[in-house]
Amino acid sequence: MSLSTKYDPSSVENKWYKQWMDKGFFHSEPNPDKEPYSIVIPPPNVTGVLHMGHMLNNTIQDVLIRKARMEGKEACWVPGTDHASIATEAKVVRMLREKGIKKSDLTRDEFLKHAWEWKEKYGGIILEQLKKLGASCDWERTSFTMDDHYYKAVIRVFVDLYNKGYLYRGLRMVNWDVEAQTTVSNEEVLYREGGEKSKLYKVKYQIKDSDESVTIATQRPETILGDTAIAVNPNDDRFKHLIGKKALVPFINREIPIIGDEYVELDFGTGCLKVTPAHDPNDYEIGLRHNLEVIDTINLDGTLNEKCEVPAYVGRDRFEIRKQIIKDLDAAGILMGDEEFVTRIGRSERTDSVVEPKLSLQWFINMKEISRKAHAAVMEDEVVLHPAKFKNTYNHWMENVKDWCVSRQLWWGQRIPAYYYGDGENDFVVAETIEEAVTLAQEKSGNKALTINDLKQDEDVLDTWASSWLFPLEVFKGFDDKYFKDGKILAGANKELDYYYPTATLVTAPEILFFWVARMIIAGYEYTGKKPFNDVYLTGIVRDKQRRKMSKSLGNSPDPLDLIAQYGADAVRTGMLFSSPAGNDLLYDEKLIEQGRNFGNKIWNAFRLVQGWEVDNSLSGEDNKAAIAWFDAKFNQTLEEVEDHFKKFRISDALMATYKLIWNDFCSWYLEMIKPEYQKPIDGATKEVTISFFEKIVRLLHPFMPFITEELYQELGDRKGDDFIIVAQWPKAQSYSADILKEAELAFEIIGNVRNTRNAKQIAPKEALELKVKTSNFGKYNSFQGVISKLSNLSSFEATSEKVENSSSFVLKGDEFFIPLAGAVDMDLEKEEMQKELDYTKGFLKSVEKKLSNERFVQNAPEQVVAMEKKKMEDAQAKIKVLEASLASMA
RNA sequence: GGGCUCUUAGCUCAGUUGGUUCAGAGCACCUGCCUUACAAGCAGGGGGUCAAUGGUUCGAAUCCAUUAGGGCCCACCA
Repeated sequence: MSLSTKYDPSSVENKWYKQWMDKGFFHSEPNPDKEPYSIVIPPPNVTGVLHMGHMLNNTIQDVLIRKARMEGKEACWVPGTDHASIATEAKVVRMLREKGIKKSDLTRDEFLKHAWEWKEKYGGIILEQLKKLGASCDWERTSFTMDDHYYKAVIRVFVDLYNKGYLYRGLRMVNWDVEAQTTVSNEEVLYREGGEKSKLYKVKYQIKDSDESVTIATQRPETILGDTAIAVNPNDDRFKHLIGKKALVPFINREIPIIGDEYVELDFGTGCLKVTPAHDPNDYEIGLRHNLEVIDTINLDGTLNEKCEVPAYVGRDRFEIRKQIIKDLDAAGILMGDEEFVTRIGRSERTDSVVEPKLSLQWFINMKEISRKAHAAVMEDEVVLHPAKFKNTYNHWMENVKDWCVSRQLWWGQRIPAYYYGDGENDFVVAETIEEAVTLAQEKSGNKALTINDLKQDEDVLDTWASSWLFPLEVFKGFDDKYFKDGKILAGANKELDYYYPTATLVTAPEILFFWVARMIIAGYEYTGKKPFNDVYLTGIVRDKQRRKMSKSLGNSPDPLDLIAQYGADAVRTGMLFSSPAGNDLLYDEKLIEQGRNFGNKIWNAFRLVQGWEVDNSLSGEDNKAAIAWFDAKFNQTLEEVEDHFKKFRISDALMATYKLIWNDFCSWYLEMIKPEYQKPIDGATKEVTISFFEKIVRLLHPFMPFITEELYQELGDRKGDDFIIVAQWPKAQSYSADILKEAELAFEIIGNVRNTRNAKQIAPKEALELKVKTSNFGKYNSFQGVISKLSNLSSFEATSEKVENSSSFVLKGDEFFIPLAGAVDMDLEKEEMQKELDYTKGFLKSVEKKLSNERFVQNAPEQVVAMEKKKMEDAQAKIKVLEASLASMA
């Protein structure tokens, strides 16, 4: 058969993926005879689509899981999706709006119906896309963070944490997204790069019963009507006499105290700060310290309410009022000017609207105590972060861990299982079901007549991370009734969890180290006493060549599926991995994908060569012994390197080592060594061993390029039953001869020198050359003599006792080589080059001698190092001798 | 502002406890080749004061200090 010179992935990839699925190779069950190796996927947003970050992340996971599978481990990669409450809800709201439906017109149940429909329609598209990449997930285990069992687990944990005292309801300053009508976590608040232009307005406040006034500076004059104090620094000589007096709020003349607080900086603004505890986190803190009144003048939709006491302002948006109040202050003669300044303004990640600091009752998890073990686990390398530099970051975060606000004013998500039976601050109970809640409420209130109808469930849902932090536990149904008791998951009860947990490696982005990774570790220890994974591999961010983050809005992100269609999944996978050391950003360049494609093509053509060879069993194959012995050693040496790279999670390096083994060593050297002349046959033994080498290298490559390697594996042998590369055995490292590698190195150097001479003298490759060597031991070239002759196209390679006239020469390891040249040799040029080398070697010798004559070096340096220096000296001396003799004879 | 971290070839990066293999790899670049596996290729080649300065040492890309310039995390100024 004749095969195309170009490898065509499109016809191959779907075929093998389907067969792997049909054969059930991705599926895993606990198997006590095998060592488990499990990975849980960082669940992507259920309605998301694949982007370049996913490609990198999932390629790495697939590489790890495929290698483990080949190593005979029970490999289990659990896929899943995250309900991603705020992101998904935002999408659903947008979709409804486009249909002309407002969320506010819907009931909670109606909205959720739309949301579930949306999820059914678009959910899991991303998982289908991962299949194109070749991801060998156990699809039968696909989990969704709002599956029934998962939902229950999240609720169960909420109740459990409440009962353990880790969970509390508290008044806190939260970030309020006026448009989405929800709180957003600090992490979801973004600040524009370089800040935003704003104005600082100076406003005069009258001091009560006095002619004096103070001028404050504010960028939010619309909050003036919520002021409950003026603060000055107690050390500020300008103002400290005012402390204890009262000031009057402009327009409404409400009396507010003047207080002293170190928070106020002497040299910013006017040195006087208006304090509005309801609308600024710092002011709130000051308010707590000084027992200030809290006057909340802004509604949830961003309009002012009647508490501002100015009827004309009520019901109008805060930004509109800002403009209005500036005019009014100016008109009243108390606007003392303004100045431009650049400040950071928090904006909601989802809606880009300016976030409003707002006091509100929220649910919090007290993190200090519960996170203690998780903190220690990473510090003591119980859980190992790769690269290790993230340990510091982790430590810093854990030392300053803040309580976690877990409530969100959304509908899409697990609804908080708190039930209110009255208006009092403590008139609520927390329970997994409303029936239990009734019982609890009857007890707590002492009112036995309470029924379900008297209970009102909390309207809020839980933060997405409050469900995904249970992922490694709940994908194995850890919180099921059967296994969960007294706030712990029982050991020895859940076969799956006992087998697969702790999982092996987590592969994720550093940006969610705290949101997700740290919290999974916390939950792991809290509920099983064990870590959720042994290693955490943190990938970089995929950026474009200008180092810009890839994003939809910039339009600099290619569609991964287009790339796969164009280049094949294998090419995209290797392209992503060529340049992505752990923790370093990946600068995406389509050239890298091309390099991956070219690599596939290279292997494909190597296969075309080998499969085309006719066998002639009358041939001895004796000439190929050296080549075979050498490649065998080279393979084992490289395998050792690759294993070491994997152990250190240097995936790029593991790929590069494999790449070089295949391209340089196998194709450029080995195949060229054994390749018969055109249309000539090869001996059976050589072909057989070559095919076995080929099999070994495709096995080594399989985790990186699963499709082409399966195709070649199938072509290379007569495969029956379940004989697929995906479950073939990973090559085992064997001992190898370092000597033969050294011998080959020398042979390669000789070949390189001959080829170099050829290039320099413009001698065609077809033209055979003679090579003579002046040596005391020609025997050392014996084993590679044939290889040297073949690869440098020599008509003869033999020893000589004399210097050869009319030749080009070079010196290696004290032996002088001559290539007699037919035409006139430019002796001056030859001499010049030789002189150059002589001068260099003399300089080198001098530095080595200097080192060796330094007594302190000889005394202090390890013996080994000194011996090496001596050897260097001897080699250089020998070389100089040869060169000098040669030059002398030329003169 | 606090903490962490980085700066090595044109680009992206290796370089473990200072000493064989220390100045490397891939890509890019230059030269010559359509040589019947592969031009998505073959053969060869050039290229770096290891950010700067000072120190420790027999010896520094590697350890220390200072400086300059990046990056990340945290906290943030009304």
